[in-house]
Parts: sequence; C-alpha cells; structure tokens
Amino acid sequence: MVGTTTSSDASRQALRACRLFADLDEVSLGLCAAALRPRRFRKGETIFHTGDPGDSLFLVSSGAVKITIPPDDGSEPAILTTIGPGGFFGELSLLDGAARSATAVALESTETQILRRDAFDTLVDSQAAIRHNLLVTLAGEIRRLTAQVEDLHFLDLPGRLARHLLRTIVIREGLDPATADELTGEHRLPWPYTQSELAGMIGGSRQSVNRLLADLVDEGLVRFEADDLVIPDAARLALAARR
Amino acid sequence: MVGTTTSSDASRQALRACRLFADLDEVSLGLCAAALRPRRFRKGETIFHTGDPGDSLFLVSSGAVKITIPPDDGSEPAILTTIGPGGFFGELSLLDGAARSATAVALESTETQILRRDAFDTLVDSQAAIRHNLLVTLAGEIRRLTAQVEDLHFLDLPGRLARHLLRTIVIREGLDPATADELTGEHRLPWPYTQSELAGMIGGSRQSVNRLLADLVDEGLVRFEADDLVIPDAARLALAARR
DNA sequence: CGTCGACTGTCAGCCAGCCGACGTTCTTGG
DNA sequence: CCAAGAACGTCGGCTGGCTGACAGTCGACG
Repeated sequence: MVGTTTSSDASRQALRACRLFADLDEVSLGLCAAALRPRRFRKGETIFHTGDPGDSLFLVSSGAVKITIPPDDGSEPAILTTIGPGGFFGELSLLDGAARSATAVALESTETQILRRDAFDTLVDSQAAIRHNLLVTLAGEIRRLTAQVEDLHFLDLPGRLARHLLRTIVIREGLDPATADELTGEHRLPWPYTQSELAGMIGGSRQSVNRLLADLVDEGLVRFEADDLVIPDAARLALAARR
Repeated sequence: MVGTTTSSDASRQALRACRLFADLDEVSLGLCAAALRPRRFRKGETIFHTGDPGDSLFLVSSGAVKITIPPDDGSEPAILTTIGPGGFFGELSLLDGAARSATAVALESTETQILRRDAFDTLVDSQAAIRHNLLVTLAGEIRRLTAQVEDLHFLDLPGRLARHLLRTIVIREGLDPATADELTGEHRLPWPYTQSELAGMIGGSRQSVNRLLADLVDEGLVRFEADDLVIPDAARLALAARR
C-alpha cells in the first residue's frame, strides 16, 4: 500500500518537527505516527468553533493557524495566539473534556495531523518523554498568557505593539520568551497579517494600529519588504516597549 | 515521635482538601504526606518574588494567597488570581525549571504545605491519578487566563467588575467556571480585599473602582455586610456584565 | 485617648484611543 | 482587462477612565 506508506512518512515528518514528540526513539515514533490522520485546511477555513465539543489535538505540519475569541457583536475578534509549523493546538479539550474555549482558523493553506483522544491518552500514559514535553509546553502556555495579561494591565497601545513584535520574533526564531527584551540586531519576520488582525492581537482598533505602525516606520524602527516585516534594530524597539 | 505524627496528620488533611490529590488511596496518600513540609506565612508576607529561582510547590491549607505582578514603577500591582484553601501555586517553575513568573503574597495569615521538586517528580511519574489531576488543573488555569484576556479585550470597566464578582462566586463555591453567567439567587462572599486590590484584579484605577462599586450598591446589585460582600441576585449582576 | 497610617469617598481636568466617515490602493476572480 | 470587494491611510469629534488632590473614617498602637 503505497498510499499508507507515504502517509506514515509524512506523519513521521510532522512528529519530528513538533516539540511534543522530541527525544523519542524510532520505535515509539512509529507508534505515534500510526495514530495520526492528516487533514488539510484552506486559507480562512474554520477548524473548530468556541463551544464545540472536542476530542482531538492538531499538529501543524505547514502553514499557520490563529486562535481567536469571537466577539458576540460584529466587531473585531481577539486573537490569542498564532501557531506555526511544529506547534500544536486543541489540547485543552483533550485534557479536561470540556468544550473548545476558542475558535481556530487557518491563516493560510495549512496541513495538520490529527491525534484523537484515545491515542493521545495512551501515549501520555506510556511515554514519559511525551508527558514531560506536554507539561513543559503547558507551563509555557501559562507563562505566555500571564505575560499577555501583564501587558494589557501595564502598557499603553504603542508599548503593546512594540512588545508584541518582539515576542513574535522570539516565537518565530524559537528562542526563550523571557529574553524578548534583550534582543539585538536585525530580524526579518514573515508577515501574513492584516492590520485588523494585528489590532485583535494587541487589543486596539484597526485605525490606531495603522497610525502606530506608520510612526514606527517613520522612526525607522520597522520596515516592510514584500511580505516580510524587517526590524533593523531590535534593541531600539525594545526601548520603545518599556513601560 | 508525637511531633512527627501530628505534622503528618496535618499533611494528610491538606492533601485530602486539595484537588491535585483527589482519588488517591490511603497508602499513596501517606507517601505524599511524608514528602510535605509545613510552612506558615503572616499577613502581607511575601512567599516568593518574580524572578526568583523556584523548586517548590505550595499547597494552601488555610488562609489565602494573592499572585501578583509587580509594576516596575510605584503604581498598583496587577493581581492575577488569589488562591484559597485546597488550592496550590508555584507549580510552573517545577514543570519547566524557569524562574518564578509572578510574586506570591499572603493575603492573611496562611498555612501552607511545601512539596519540593524531587518528591513532586516522583509522585507525578508514579501516580497516574495525580498526573491526571495535574493536567486537568493546568488546563483549567489556561482557560481562566484565556477568559481574563477575553475580558480585557471586550469589556469596559463596569463589565469587568461585574464579571469578576461572578467569577469570584464561582471559584469560592467550587463550581464550573463556565457557568458564571448563569448564576442565580443570593450569594455571600468573604471580602478581605481593599479597593486598590480589586482595582489591580480588573485592571482599573482605585478611584474608578470606588465609583463603580458605589453605583452597584445604589442599584441594589451588591451590598456590604461586615466583612462579607452580598450579591442579592446574581442573575441581575450577570446582566450588567454583558458585553 | 490622641495621633498616625491606611483605606474610603469625591471631584475636576485631561488625554489616549475609540468611533464613524471617506478616499485610495491593492488583489482577485470572472 | 474590468469590476468589486478587501485592505490601507487619514481625519475630527467624543468619551471612558486615568491622574492628582483633598477631605472624611476607622483601627491600631503608643
């Protein structure tokens, strides 16, 4: 069965790239790979909604997904985070059996691998390495959210924008989030976001974000090149993020 | 050794009351109890600071603890959450080995049981029940923080105040946080907080909180009695919290 | 039992950032 | 290649909530 073999290879690829399955021996990796089912989403497609029941974890092989909270009126949704290749999402409902707490939407064409609850439970129970990685990742998630609450409390909009950009660098480059303030030098970020989305991420209006971005460009702190955002001097931007 | 026996009994008490150790058989419970060391904190005493290295988990036997983020200037700290009897805190540093991400301060005279990393690791590895409880609790923590970010995005100050009160009811009475909007009837909360602290919890200034509280009292939505806050009709308050 | 510190109550002034409005530019599909 | 929808750029007016200031209240402690 050529199809099956190909699918399994793709699954192995996805696993290797994902922090959750790091440090796993070949045999265990094969076991995990067998439990995965691939699923592709088109740009803008909704993967699940707030309030849905959920019993699957999604690994992102390629593309990107935004985790949002829809407003009940028609305004801009809040964007909690975005997940890129190697990341995963949807684990909460697996852990506590409750409904989805947020909505997941594909930012671009995205390839995912789905892991269902029974397989997930088996893996977590039998593989100490996966268990450890899971706990570390959840802790990281909590720290990220804590930092977000902190920003919303203490920083004004320009500050939140600057800090958000720094954090995005750190995430994209896989660095320690705690070092966001000590970044230096030039960085280049792929930038698939609209200004409305950016506004949703930092808790501001589209118009304000537009103005603040223009300010940053004027001051030479950031620059747009094709589909990338270039930050010539991260240290200088970090200064602008100070409380 | 009478002293040891007494201490161990207190430890068992603490464990029984804590969700993390629910559903544990007597023998395992004894093992856990043996790993605990009691520690008492006076009102206002700092338990640990942001940035400290940390390798212990604290179980609250009695009293209450606030988890705060200190501002770098002299203004009001943000208060992320408060932990009462049966709750625990300080688990993050245990999970990922990183520094404390927040400061913990005793709100009143507080009795805690300390569990150090080595004992914690052993327990989590050997007891599937504890492991499960830990994961569920972490998931709950993430949901709580997500809800907090959501509130800061979508609600104005009156809305955040009302919702905070509803959430406090839910936490104090040990209900499902998702049901906060559907509460009805009269509720009575112990109220050890100053207006400044309340302001820190909902992200507002002390003055604004004072004014909003007065409004709520005028409308008959809340009432202060001795050291308690009484909410005569939770459903009516929930209406005030609507976005 | 006076005084000192912490907390509550209240007010006026100010401004960051929201909102609505509208033109322009980009892009996508027919 | 054209039309229509989406995203960007910009403006002025309005206001929620912050800041600062000060007066009452209450409990603790010498």
